[in-house]
Amino acid sequence: MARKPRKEDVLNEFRRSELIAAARHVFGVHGFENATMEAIARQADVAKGTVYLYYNSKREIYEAALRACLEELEAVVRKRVEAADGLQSAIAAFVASRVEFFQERQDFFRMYVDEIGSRVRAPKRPRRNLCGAMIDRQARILERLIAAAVQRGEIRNVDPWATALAVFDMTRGLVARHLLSQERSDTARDVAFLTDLIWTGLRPARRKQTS
Amino acid sequence: MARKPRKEDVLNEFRRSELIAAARHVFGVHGFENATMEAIARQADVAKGTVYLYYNSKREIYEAALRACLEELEAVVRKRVEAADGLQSAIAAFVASRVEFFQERQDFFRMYVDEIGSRVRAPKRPRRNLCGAMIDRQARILERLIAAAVQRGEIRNVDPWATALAVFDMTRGLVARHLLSQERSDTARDVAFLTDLIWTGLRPARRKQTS
Amino acid sequence: MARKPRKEDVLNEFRRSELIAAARHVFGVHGFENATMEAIARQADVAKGTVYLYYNSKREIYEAALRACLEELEAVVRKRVEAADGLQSAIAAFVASRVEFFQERQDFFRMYVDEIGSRVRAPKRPRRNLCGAMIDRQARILERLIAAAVQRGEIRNVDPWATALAVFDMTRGLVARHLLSQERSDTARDVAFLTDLIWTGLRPARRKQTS
Amino acid sequence: MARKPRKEDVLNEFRRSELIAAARHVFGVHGFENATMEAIARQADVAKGTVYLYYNSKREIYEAALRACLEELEAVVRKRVEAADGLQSAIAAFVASRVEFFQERQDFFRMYVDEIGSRVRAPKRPRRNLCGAMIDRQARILERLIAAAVQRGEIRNVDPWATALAVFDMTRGLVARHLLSQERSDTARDVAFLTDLIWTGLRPARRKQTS
DNA sequence: CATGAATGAGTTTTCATTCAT
DNA sequence: AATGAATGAAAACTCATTCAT
Repeated sequence: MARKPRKEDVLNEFRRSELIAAARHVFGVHGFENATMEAIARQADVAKGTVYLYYNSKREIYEAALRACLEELEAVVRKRVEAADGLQSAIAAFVASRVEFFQERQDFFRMYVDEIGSRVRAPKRPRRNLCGAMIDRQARILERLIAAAVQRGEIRNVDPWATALAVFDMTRGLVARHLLSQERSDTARDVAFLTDLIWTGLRPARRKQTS
Repeated sequence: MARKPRKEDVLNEFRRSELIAAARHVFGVHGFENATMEAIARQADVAKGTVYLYYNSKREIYEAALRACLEELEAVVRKRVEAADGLQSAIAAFVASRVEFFQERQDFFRMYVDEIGSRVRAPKRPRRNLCGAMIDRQARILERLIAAAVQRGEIRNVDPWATALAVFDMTRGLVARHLLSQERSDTARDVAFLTDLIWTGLRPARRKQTS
Repeated sequence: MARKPRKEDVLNEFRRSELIAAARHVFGVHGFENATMEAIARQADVAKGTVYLYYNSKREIYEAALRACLEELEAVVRKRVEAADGLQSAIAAFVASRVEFFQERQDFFRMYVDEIGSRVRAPKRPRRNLCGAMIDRQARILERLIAAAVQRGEIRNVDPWATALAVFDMTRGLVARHLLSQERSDTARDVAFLTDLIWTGLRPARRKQTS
Repeated sequence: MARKPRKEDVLNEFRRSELIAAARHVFGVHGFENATMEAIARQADVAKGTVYLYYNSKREIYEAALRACLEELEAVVRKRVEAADGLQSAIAAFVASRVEFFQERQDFFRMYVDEIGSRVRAPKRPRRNLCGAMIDRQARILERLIAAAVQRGEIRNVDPWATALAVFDMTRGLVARHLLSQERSDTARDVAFLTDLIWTGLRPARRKQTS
C-alpha cells in the first residue's frame, strides 16, 4: 500500500498535471505535428528541458495528455449514464454528457478527433492500442445499456454494439459541428433531436400492439 | 467549344492525375504533415522538382488530390441516390455508395478524415472553405431527400439538415471501422443495419394503428 | 574577308542581340544570382532551351551582355572625348557622356556596378579578366588625355593614372546617385560641378601670380 | 543603469560577435547570395541551427554584420577627423582612416561594396534604409567640415554635399583598387595624392591674379 | 532537479542545365 | 533549330532531443 505520499511525489504529480494541461492546450490548438515542445514548455512556464524530465518524448506527453482526458471523460459519462433511468434517458445522458464535456474542453476534443483520424491513417501502429482501447471502452458503456434494454424487451432486438457505435458517431459529429459554428447553437435542442431519432429507431416493433 | 485537345494537354492531364494518385496515397498513409514531397515524387516515379511543375506547393497538391476525389465521390453518390426509389432505398443508396467508394479508395478516406479533423482543429483557416463547401454539399444531397420525404408525408416531421448530418456521421464512422478492422466484415449487413435504424427512426408516427 | 554573310548568320546575330538585350534587362533588375534563365528566355520571347543554343551557361550570357554594353559605352565615350577641345572640355565630355549613357541604360549600370562589386569580392577569379580589362581601358582614355595635358603644360604635373581613376570613381558615384534618387536631379549642374572641381584641382600651379 | 551584466549575457554577446565575425568573412568572400548559413556556421565553429538562435534569418545576420562594422568605421573616422586641424588635414584624415580601416577588414569592405551595389540594383527595398542612413551619415561628417570651411572662407564656395560625395567616391575607389592589386601599393602616396587633388580643387579662387 | 544553449537530421522549394521530340 | 518537360543538387530554416552547468 502506498502510504504517506512523500512531498516529492506530490510535487512531481503537480508538475505532471501542469504539463498535461499545457500539452492539451498546445496540441489542441496546433495538432500533434505542428505543436512544439517549446510551446508546451512555455505554456507550462518551465524550460524546454524540464518537460523531458517528466516525459520521454513528444509522443509520450501527447499520449499522457490524451489519456488523462479520456479517463475524465469516461468517468463523467459513466456517472451520468448510471444516474439515468431507462434507456431513453441513458442515451440522452450519454450524448449530453459528452457534448458538455467536450464543450468545456475544446482543446481536448481537437486532440481526440486528431487521434481518431490518425488511427484511421495508420491502423497498425502499436502505440495506438492503449488509446484505442480507452475509446472503445466508452462505446462499451452504451453497448451494455442497449444490450440490457434488448434483454428486458424495452427496445427491439438490435445489435447492441453496432447501435452503440452509431450513437457514438453521431455524438462526435454533433460536437464537431458545435465547435465549428461560432454561433453558440442550441445544444439542448440538438441533443434532444439525436436522442429522439435514436429512441424512435429503437422502439419495439409495432406488432399487434393492441392485441 | 474546346476542340482538339492537343497532345501536350493530354500528357499534361495524364501527369497531373498520376501525381494526384501518388499524392492521395502518400497523404493517405502519412497525413499532411508527415507526407514528404520526396515520397510523392517517388511514388509517382518522377523527380522531386517535377511535382512543382504541376503544383506550386505541398498544400496545393494536397488540396487538388482532396478535391478530385471529393468530386468523384459526390458524382457517384448522387447517381446512386437518384436511381433510388423512395427515401428508405435512397438512404440505403447513400450509405452503401459511400461505404463502397471509400472501401475502394482507402487512401482517400484517410485524407478525408484528416481534413475533417483539421477543420475542427483550425476552423478559421480560409483555405478550408472550398473543401468544406464540397463536404457540405454531400450532406445537402441527403437533406433535400429528407425534406421532400417530410413534405409528402413519407416520414415524420424531422429537421432535414440535422437528420442528414446524423446519417452522414454514422456513415463515416462505419467506413472508419471497416478500414480499421482488417477482417473484411460484412458490409452489406452493416449498411442494412444503419439504414434500418434510421428508417425506423423516421417512420411516420403511428396513428390510430388499430383502426 | 568575310564576304556575303549568309542568311543564317544574320538570323543568328539577330537572336544573339535579342538575347543580350533580354539578359541585360533581367540581370539589371535582379542581379546575377537572382536572375533566372527562365526570365531571360521569357523576356526574349523564346523557350528556355533556346538560350542554351546561343550561350553555354548563365555566366556566359551574363558576360556577353556586359561586354556588349561595355563596348558601346567605350565607343560613345571615346567619340565624345575626341571631339573635345582641351582637357577641361574633354573631362566634361567624359563625365557627361558616361552619365548620359548610363541614364539611358539603367539596367546596364546595375550590371556594371555589380560586376565591379564582385571583382572586389573575388579578385582572382579568372573570368573577370576580360571585363576587367575593358573597364580599365575606359580609364585609359582619360589617362592618355591627362598625360598629354601634363606634357604640354596645360595642367600641373599629376599622376595621370591616379587622376584618371579619381575622375572615374567620382563619375560612377554620380551616376549611382542619379539612379537612386527618384527625383530627376539636375544632371548638367552635377556634371559641371565635377568638371570644375577636377579642373580646379589640376590647373597649373600659380606661378608668379603677382607678376 | 544596467549594472552587473550576468554571465549569460556576456556569453551571449561573445557568441554574437563570433557569429558576426564569421558572417563578415563568409559574406565578404561570397557575397550575400552565394554565402550559405552552413558556411557561416562552420566558420564560427557551431552547428547550423545555432546561428538561428542568435539571428532569425540570413538577412538578419547579414545586416547585423554590416551594421556592426559601419558603426566601428564611423567612430574611427569621426575620431580621426576631429583630431585634424584645418580642412586639408581633415580630408587627409578622412581618406586615410577609411583606407586603413578597410585595409584591416577587407571582408567588411567587400560587404560594403556589395551593399552599395545592391542599393543601386533595388533602390526601393525598404530594408536598405537603415544601412543607407548609416552610409549617408559618414558622408555627412565630411559635408559639415566642408560647409564650415566655406563659411570661414578657408575654401572657395562649393556645394558641400556634392563635394563630400566626390571625396567619398574617390576614397572608395582607392580602397577597392588597393584590395584588388595584390602588390601592397603605397597607401600613403595615394592618400596624399587624393588629398592634394581635392585640396587644390577647393582652394580659394586666386584673387587679384592679374595685379 | 531545472535550465536552455547546442545540435543536426529532415523538409520544402528553386533553378541551371539537359535532352527527347 | 527550337522547345519545354524533367532532373536533382543545393540552400534556408525548424525543432525534437541532449547535456553541461
